[in-house]
Amino acid sequence: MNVLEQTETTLKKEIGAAVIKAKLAKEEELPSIILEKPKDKAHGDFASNIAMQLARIAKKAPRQIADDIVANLDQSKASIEKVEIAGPGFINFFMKNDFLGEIIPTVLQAGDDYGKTNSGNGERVQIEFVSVNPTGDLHLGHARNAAFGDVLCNVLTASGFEVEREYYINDAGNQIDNLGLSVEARYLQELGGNVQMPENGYHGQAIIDIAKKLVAEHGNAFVSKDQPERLAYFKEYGLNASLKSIEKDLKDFRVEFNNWFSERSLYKDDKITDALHTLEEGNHTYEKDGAMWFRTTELGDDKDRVLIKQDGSYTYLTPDIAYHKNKLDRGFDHIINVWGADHHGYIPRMRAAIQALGYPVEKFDVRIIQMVNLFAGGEKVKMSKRTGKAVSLRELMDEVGVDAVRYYFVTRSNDSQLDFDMDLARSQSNDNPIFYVQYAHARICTMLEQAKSKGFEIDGAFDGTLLTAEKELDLLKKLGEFPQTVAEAAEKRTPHKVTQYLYELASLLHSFYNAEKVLDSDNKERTTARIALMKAVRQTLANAMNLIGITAPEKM
RNA sequence: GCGCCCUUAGCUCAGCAGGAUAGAGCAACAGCCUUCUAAGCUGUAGGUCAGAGGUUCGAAUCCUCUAGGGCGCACCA
Repeated sequence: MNVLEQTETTLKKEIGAAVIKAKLAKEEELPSIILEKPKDKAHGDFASNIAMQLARIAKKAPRQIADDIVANLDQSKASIEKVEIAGPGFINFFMKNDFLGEIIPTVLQAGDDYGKTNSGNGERVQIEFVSVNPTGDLHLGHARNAAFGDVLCNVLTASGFEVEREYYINDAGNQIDNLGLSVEARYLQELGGNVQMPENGYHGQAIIDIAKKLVAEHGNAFVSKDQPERLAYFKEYGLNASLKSIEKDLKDFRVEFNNWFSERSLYKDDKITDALHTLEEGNHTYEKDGAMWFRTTELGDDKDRVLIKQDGSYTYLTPDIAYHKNKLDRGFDHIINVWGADHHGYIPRMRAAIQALGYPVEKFDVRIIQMVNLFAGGEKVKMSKRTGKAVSLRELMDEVGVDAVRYYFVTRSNDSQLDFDMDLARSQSNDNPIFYVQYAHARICTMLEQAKSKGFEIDGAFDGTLLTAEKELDLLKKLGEFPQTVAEAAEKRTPHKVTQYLYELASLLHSFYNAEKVLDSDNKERTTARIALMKAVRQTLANAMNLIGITAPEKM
């Protein structure tokens, strides 16, 4: 806990004590005391709405209550400079901010660990994300899923959760048969054959590339082979090639997994029949029209779902239930799935499955990533799965760069649709928001270089109480908020809060930079203190950028 | 028809476990480089927070309804 957090905690405690002392409420009636940081500085460093909250319990006017609280408050204990009562009954606290400088050593000592907390208490959380079918390339929408999932993992890890990142490979269903057929068609086309793509074929460039590779490696050897044999080979070949390409793309996008979970392994280990038995034993299934049904309507779904089709094969849902059973059997406290908006309708049946399997449904959490609209040249670019016409993650990385893509996606909330402006993301100018935060970091780095070459003390002892300028106090307070911000992002599963924070900190830095001079040979003492402040800001900027997975350049 | 998300400045979006005068970027306008990087800073202008009810001392935020937009609603995955 840093000084800012300590001060806040102390102040809350003292307010509570004052309420009791003034006999406004009994201990057990005391609402949880909330301190907000007012937007307007005229309202102090902290503000409490406790007087309004107590109005009903104490049966008094809020302003009267506020007076009573202030009269009973032990101001010596909480570094209070001044207290004011304002508006309908807010109590505004103006703090003696001379303690804020102590944040600097806290940051510098923690170093790369600054921002980490144990708010997650070591709870085990598994996050399954991306999980794209291995039938083609990752595109724009997947990139948003990957960026969100990855940063969420980072933020949870930093907040003391034990995180496992997993990718579910759909390597067993119909789509793999279609993949085999698609590869076959492309293969024969490569060799000059006049062959149509199959009905549900995959039209993306990735499949053509795979076919080309097949031709390069095997020539026309497969043309004369029996179709079943040829298809069996193409399926495996296509699957492996797709997976490799997906893994490579993700790795280059700085997204890595602890576990790649194969759907096939569920068949091999009889996990699917196990899961089906569990459902049957719970009387959640029935036979109708030659199929086996799952009574999800009893558990909140709007229609029952088929588990085993008339032809004896499973629907997509069935192995997925087994997969989720497997996840839960592994003992995680939370399993989080990151899905695209086009799959949100799938949530009720999965929730039903979790319950039917006998697990608490609260452990199951789905985060929906809304759609991305691509704009280029001021026009919306139509994407089509059927024709495979979409902007791939690879193109994005090549043209825009990993930093800009990640930053862009993680700046917005996951449940708003967003427009991705290719030209803006690609621009190497101040139009591109990524540079703003990176520039702040680079600025400090060169400042520190300057300090070194001009012979200023870089690592010396400093007096934090010399940092009294408004912009300095703003920076110090912001630094102190970082751990709470990260913890909040983890708890609420809102990684974009970290990006927001990063932007605000960068903004304060730029503002400070323009208002105050750091390296001042006429004021060595203050310069030393300001250098320390700059180091703490740089560290915090870097830590935030690290969580978001973007680079922190030392020069720009 | 049913379900899930969204609707906030001209544009793109924050803010939503209720709080005081609703924020940022871009675009517009006016300033700031002989001084640590101007990819920066400072200021001006711009809003019935889609609309209507309700809950509350207080609603962009919670509830209901309505209207727009997106996405789903398979014995596809």
